[in-house]
Amino acid sequence: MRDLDETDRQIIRLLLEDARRPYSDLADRVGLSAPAVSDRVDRLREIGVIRSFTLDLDRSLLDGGTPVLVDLDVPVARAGEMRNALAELDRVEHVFQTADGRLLVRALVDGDDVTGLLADAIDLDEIRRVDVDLLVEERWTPTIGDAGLALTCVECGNTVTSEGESLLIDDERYHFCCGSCSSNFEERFDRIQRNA
Amino acid sequence: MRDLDETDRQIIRLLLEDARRPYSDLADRVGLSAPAVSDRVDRLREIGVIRSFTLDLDRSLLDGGTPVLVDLDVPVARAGEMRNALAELDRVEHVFQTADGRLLVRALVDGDDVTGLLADAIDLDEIRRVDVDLLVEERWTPTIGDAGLALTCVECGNTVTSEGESLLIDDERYHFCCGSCSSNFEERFDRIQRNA
DNA sequence: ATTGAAATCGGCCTAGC
DNA sequence: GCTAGGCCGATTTCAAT
Repeated sequence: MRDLDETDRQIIRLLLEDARRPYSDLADRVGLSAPAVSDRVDRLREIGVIRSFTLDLDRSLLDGGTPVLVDLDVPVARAGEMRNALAELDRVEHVFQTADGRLLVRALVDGDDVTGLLADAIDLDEIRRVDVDLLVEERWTPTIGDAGLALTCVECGNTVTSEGESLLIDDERYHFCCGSCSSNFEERFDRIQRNA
Repeated sequence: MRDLDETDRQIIRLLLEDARRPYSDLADRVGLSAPAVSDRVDRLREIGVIRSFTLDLDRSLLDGGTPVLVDLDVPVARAGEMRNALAELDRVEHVFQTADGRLLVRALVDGDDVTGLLADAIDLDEIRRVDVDLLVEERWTPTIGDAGLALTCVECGNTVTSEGESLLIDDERYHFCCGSCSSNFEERFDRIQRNA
């Protein structure tokens, strides 16, 4: 697996500005042909750097509820699962999970019923602390700087280098440092799935 | 200015899922022609509900620094200005500002030099409290539910209804409840600009 | 209906074994 | 010298306006 080069980063920067930009336009700007750009974009999606093409909406113009920031302390061991459950809620737009079991949730609430919102996704008994703040403004300014790829082998934990590969299983992508890690993981996965 | 109808919301939902979806595909799904969809998307951009087409990136695959969440208490009166200054920084992706003068900043830092990062944008003496947490995961799941437009006339503060209009001045869009508010604002703006 | 963009395919070039 | 990967150009099909 190749690392990101400056052309990949340029393509990402241009698409962050306008994700509908034609490939031919990208091609002119980065000095490649349109099919070459298309190949690179496909690859960026394959490895998962580009999760999706989407919209930046101005939520201050929409009347869907009161925007709040909910700050939760939860058990560290349960934080990942709770983060996912919260992210699934329609009224939750962002969830940030910190290393020490804090979840920051950007959500829309009706009236002031934050508890009702949270109860739809998680068990309130597991929450150690809740703070709710009214949001008055939010800014989003995505950049990528000069970042390269930083993948960790899900089988052995090593850093994934140019020899690495990746697998797509059930809509989740898994990265491996080598073919043997990849096949070990796949075998184990198949075994577990047969037993289930 | 017309409010959002269910077709607008459907178009937005589909574009949130995949902003590169062809208009003809959208057209099939919402039961309109492609040009009609194109007109609606233009309108949604005009009024500012769609700020831009962009990418959802998986930052956990990129190595541009350590992702942290910085939690600041600042003087309420200075919060807006400080929020903007922080958002300008290359390494800052999100800034959330709460009603009580708290700023939550998602940033990338080198090593652990958070202070250095903040000092580039704001005066550290104005900060009343700083907490820094390591981020381990973040989810972005934009939705719009069944929201309509919620615009406030910048001239008189009334709610903008179907009679409203809007102006684009210096890349900023201003909404008005009626033609007279719009022209009052424009005249005042011109006067101020001539004097400057 | 015209103009323009996306996808596809065969072939070329280069790097690495 | 052979293979694999990346890119190009032409073509055809489909989309934007």
